[in-house]
Amino acid sequence: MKKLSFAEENYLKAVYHLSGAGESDVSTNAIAEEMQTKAASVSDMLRRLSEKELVIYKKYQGVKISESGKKSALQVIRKHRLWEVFLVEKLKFNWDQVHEIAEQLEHIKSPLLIERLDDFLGHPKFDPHGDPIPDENGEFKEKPQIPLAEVDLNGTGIVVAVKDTNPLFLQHLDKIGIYLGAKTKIIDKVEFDGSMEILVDSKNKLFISKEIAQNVLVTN
Amino acid sequence: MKKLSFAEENYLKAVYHLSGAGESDVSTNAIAEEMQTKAASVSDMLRRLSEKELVIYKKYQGVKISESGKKSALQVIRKHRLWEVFLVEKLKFNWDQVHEIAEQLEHIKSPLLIERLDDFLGHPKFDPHGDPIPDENGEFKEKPQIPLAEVDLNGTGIVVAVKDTNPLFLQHLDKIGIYLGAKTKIIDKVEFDGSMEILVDSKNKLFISKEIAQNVLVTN
DNA sequence: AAATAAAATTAGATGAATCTAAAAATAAAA
DNA sequence: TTTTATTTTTAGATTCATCTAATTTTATTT
Ligand SMILES: [Mn+2]
Ligand SMILES: [Mn+2]
Ligand SMILES: [Mn+2]
Ligand SMILES: [Mn+2]
Repeated sequence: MKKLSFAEENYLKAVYHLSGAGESDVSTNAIAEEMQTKAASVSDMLRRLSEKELVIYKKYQGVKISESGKKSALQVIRKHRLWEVFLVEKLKFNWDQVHEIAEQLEHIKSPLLIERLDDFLGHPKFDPHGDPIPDENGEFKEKPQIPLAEVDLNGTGIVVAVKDTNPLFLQHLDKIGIYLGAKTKIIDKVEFDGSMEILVDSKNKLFISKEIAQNVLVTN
Repeated sequence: MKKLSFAEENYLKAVYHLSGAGESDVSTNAIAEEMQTKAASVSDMLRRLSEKELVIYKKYQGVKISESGKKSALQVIRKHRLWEVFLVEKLKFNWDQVHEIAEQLEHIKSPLLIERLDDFLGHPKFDPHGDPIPDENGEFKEKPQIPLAEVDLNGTGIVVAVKDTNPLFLQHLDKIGIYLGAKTKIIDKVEFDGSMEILVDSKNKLFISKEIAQNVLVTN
């Protein structure tokens, strides 16, 4: 595992995420979109990552992450999520404030640091957004989770994660009282626009839009 | 205060340190030595820093840090030292292990992060090596400190800082039992080679070399 | 299947930050 | 005060990461 630049780490993370944990192929444009950059820059970086065998790349055919690329990506993701836990649990940040800072902290190179940080935090298994934290070997267990939007009428669930980490979305959840661990019950579904009415913690009745319902993930 | 690159921040810190808190002029070679780089690279960077008015630079005449440069340098130093405290106090690192990691962490850009970190640590005034931590405005108080080498025979002092942060030096101090806060008394001085015999905490007798005596700082 | 649209790559530039080698300025020695 | 040595700067390359514009490949429509 050679030492990668910030840019290389960011690209690997993007490829990993867009491919759904490294399964499917990813398009150049999708990466450009995700990374707020231009397709030409992506092509160039993919060529370089390919030379280092961090991705499997055939021109015009999309890209897949390689085994060693996946390993690197997962370590960066591990660091990102551990730092997010630190920021929320120890420094009292709100969950909508931590992503940007973790984007910087995830590139700090020190295996010992991350080991100690993990100890200090008590080996958390999930980050403040409900995303699983890979261990030193890149392994992790996903909680079974489905979007509220797909829960049946009268079905219940506990909020375990959010799909989007956009600060505005997270702030909105705060405002209406949805948080990780909240108990939900679907009390009405509107076919027409995908919105629904839910009961949170058996006491707060809420109307939520389709967008919200698709981005809040629950488990039974 | 514009956002600076890692390299720019590192150069500013070097100029600040080498000039003794921004007083005297600094030579190109001194900077190159300190930063493990070539004089040509330094000249080039000084030109760029000068254009941004972070340093006052006249070709062939050495360089001084400007007021705005000093402000930036002190913020980086503040971050460096706060992170060092975090690593030692919270993550249980030894004082010889933290400098390298802090060299990376000091470049994380988030005023809120550093404010929260400072709160979390209880607003420490000194880092694990006894160096003062500047506040948000770049202000700090230095403890009066003199090298053990300059203490008179039979004189006493409390160890308040170390001049060098080389891991080997710090590990050696650990090994012989010198630490911040240790009470020292000079019980013999050898004119010939500058070495001395000291009594630590009224119970451990130690012989220390001139090099050690010059790099351990005490206060009365 | 040919024409058109979309996606991806290449060509060529640019800005940091670095380097080596050569030239210029300053300092030290004879 | 010349000469020599040292220090510093410039000139010219290189690597990384990015961009715009042009070209090529692949996909979609007539
Ligand atoms: Mn995040
Ligand atoms: Mn997260
Ligand atoms: Mn340090
Ligand atoms: Mn320190």
